[in-house]
Amino acid sequence: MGRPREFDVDEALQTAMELFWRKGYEGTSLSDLTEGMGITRPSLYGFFGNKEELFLKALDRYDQKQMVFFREALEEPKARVVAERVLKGYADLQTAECSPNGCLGINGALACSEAAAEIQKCLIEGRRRVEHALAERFERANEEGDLPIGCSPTDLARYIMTVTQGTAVQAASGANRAALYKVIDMALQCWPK
Amino acid sequence: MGRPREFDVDEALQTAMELFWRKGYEGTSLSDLTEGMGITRPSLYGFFGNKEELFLKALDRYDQKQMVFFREALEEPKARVVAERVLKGYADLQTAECSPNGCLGINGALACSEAAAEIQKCLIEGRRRVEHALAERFERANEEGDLPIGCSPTDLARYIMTVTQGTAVQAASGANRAALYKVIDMALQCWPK
DNA sequence: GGAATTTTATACCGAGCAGTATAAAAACTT
DNA sequence: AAGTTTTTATACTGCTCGGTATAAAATTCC
Repeated sequence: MGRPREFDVDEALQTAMELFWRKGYEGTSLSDLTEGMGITRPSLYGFFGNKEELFLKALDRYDQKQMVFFREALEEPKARVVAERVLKGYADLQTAECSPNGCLGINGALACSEAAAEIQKCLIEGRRRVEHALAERFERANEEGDLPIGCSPTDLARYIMTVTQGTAVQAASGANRAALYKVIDMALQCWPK
Repeated sequence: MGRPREFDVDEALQTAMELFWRKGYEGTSLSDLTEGMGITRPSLYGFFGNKEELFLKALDRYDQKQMVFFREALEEPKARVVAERVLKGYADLQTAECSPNGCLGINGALACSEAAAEIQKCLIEGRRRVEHALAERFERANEEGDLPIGCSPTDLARYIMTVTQGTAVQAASGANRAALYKVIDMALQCWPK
């Protein structure tokens, strides 16, 4: 009962996610959000808490909707294919035409004021978690004899993540997908086929 | 003549640079700046123009003082050593204990509001210039037969820059120098010694 | 058709933002 | 010592920030 909602919560959250993705947490104002989402300020606070909670919800959506490729990549039987699919999946995400350039997890808050320190911490933790998941996958590969000899799984995971974070900066600077693919091909050359 | 200045311009600019480096352009307020620099608001405007001009002056200082390693690296006779010195020089810069983590050229404004669009553009242009300089160095190397066969100088330059930008994100997230060095060693494995 | 409930719309809050006007303080010039 | 010049200090501007109080609008229940 009560007055029916005049907007789609999922759609509004999608818009919020895209705004934060493009302008970062601090670069996106409440006016940007309410205007973009097509809702009023009290509605935003009623449904999403406050700006910080809205960002975390947007980040959660990003993880669930945009990071599917990552979880799929981890299931590849060969570690090299895992690495390639992770790198190319990130590059696709960072250069998709229908969404902002780069990564929300980096664009969101790389350097910021003290006011956004908590958000910054969450994003750093998120990147750490992804790197850890990749490292664990490479641990398994190592036990399976699926890694080049003398190759540390954790170092390899950090290397792969570093390259994706590099392509995120490149994408945020306007690099296109083809350029990133060339980078990825070079990055994978160290890995004997 | 006139009342003598009570602060050192160079020192104040250094502080401003470090603040922008740590908190980004938009994350650094004028109050942060005046407090950190130890000068009043009118002095800041009198000597440095406005916030935007101050940032550009800080960026210029960064280029002149912190990027020396890059210009020196370009003068190495062997391209592989150029690449290694560029990568390690950036890693050193990004993890120096006496200065903020990461790169001013990335932390400054990766994603931001429209108000900082001009600064963002300058930083993107700055990164493009660095990449171009490296590409030109590799062009020369290519003519000298100093590159692996079938290796595009521009692609190689983009690859190196992508890795340094990745380490910049890693450093901003708290990664230490040793970890970045391992990444760099892996990144250079694609390059036959 | 009220009454209760939920979501709107409008207007507002204090605080902090970048930037500035005004004048006092401290030097040099003559 | 008086006038000139430069740099300070204080206080202020208009504006935007994130967040909220209040009440009108639109539905369902009884």
